[in-house]
Amino acid sequence: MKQAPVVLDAALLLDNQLCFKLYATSRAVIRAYKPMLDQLNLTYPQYLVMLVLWEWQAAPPLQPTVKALGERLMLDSGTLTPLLKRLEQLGLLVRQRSSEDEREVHPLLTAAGRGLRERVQPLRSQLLCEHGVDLDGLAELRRHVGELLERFMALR
Amino acid sequence: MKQAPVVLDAALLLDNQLCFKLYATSRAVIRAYKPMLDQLNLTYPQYLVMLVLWEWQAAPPLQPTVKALGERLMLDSGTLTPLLKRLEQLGLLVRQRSSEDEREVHPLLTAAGRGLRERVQPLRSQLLCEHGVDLDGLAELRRHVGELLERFMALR
DNA sequence: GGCAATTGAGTTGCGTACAATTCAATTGCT
DNA sequence: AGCAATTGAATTGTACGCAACTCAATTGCC
Repeated sequence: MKQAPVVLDAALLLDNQLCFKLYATSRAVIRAYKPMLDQLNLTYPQYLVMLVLWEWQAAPPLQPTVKALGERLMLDSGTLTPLLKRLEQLGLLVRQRSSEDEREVHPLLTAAGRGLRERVQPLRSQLLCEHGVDLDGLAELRRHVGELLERFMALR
Repeated sequence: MKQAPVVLDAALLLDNQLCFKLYATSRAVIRAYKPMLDQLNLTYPQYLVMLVLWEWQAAPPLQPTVKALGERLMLDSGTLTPLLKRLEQLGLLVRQRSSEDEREVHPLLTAAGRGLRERVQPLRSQLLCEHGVDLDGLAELRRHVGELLERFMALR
């Protein structure tokens, strides 16, 4: 019995899918961070949360709410609430209800949480170095990907 | 009591992290696919698996093993085994043990699995159109991201 | 003030990702 | 042939993502 010929449509080849390359690259980069993050005892999304909280220190008076954090990282409370609880377990922050609006929760860095920042910079430099990352190329690519992000950010 | 000034290190600003932009963009693009995938009743990783299986039809004689699928998508059996079981539940494929090597499992497309392919193309065109995607820009960006992927693919 | 609508976290449930482990089938080596 | 090492799936456990829902606090509007 003869098989009907299969017509391959180039548009559906995996290697032609930007979406797959993005997805695979994102996971590959997260994998690259793993050795560093293991030393900090953080997962990748936890690391991103810490980056935002460290950044917010420079913008007093108050630390962000869970909502603000979610907008920055494009994550919702379903992801952030348990994640923040884990960071609290680790002693890096406390989750404090706002007294002005009892609905809001502010993750506040502890001394340990602030202190962790010092350990990141050298580990990050080492990581970039190990992968032979060219800083200019990095910036350019970041711009390219950033443009793509803009286009799709309207969703949600 | 005076706060110690917080020195902000540009290298650690979230917006300067390529890793975050990749991660956020990847999720944003997957979100963009959601309306289309809902119509097909597939999740995004399931869709990628189907793309690979459709592609493999043109390369007889045999469908890939779980391992080959995993190499193509950079996913392991811990992810693929349950995912393939779900696709089997949906009637899109059957998981067949190889008779030559009893350790191997070949996901084989059913008629329904092969048939689904016809419905994808128009939905995909519509998706690209709705987002005003420029095909040339798409190809260029795919190349950029592809290069980054190459660099990190060595891991694992 | 009273009350409906909205908002911010939290919870539940499902489907990934991925490390680590298990186990049977196969290979390699002698 | 005999057996140790390897391999391919499957399983287990943890932590996301995200949709859908709940619930209490707040806002808006009359």
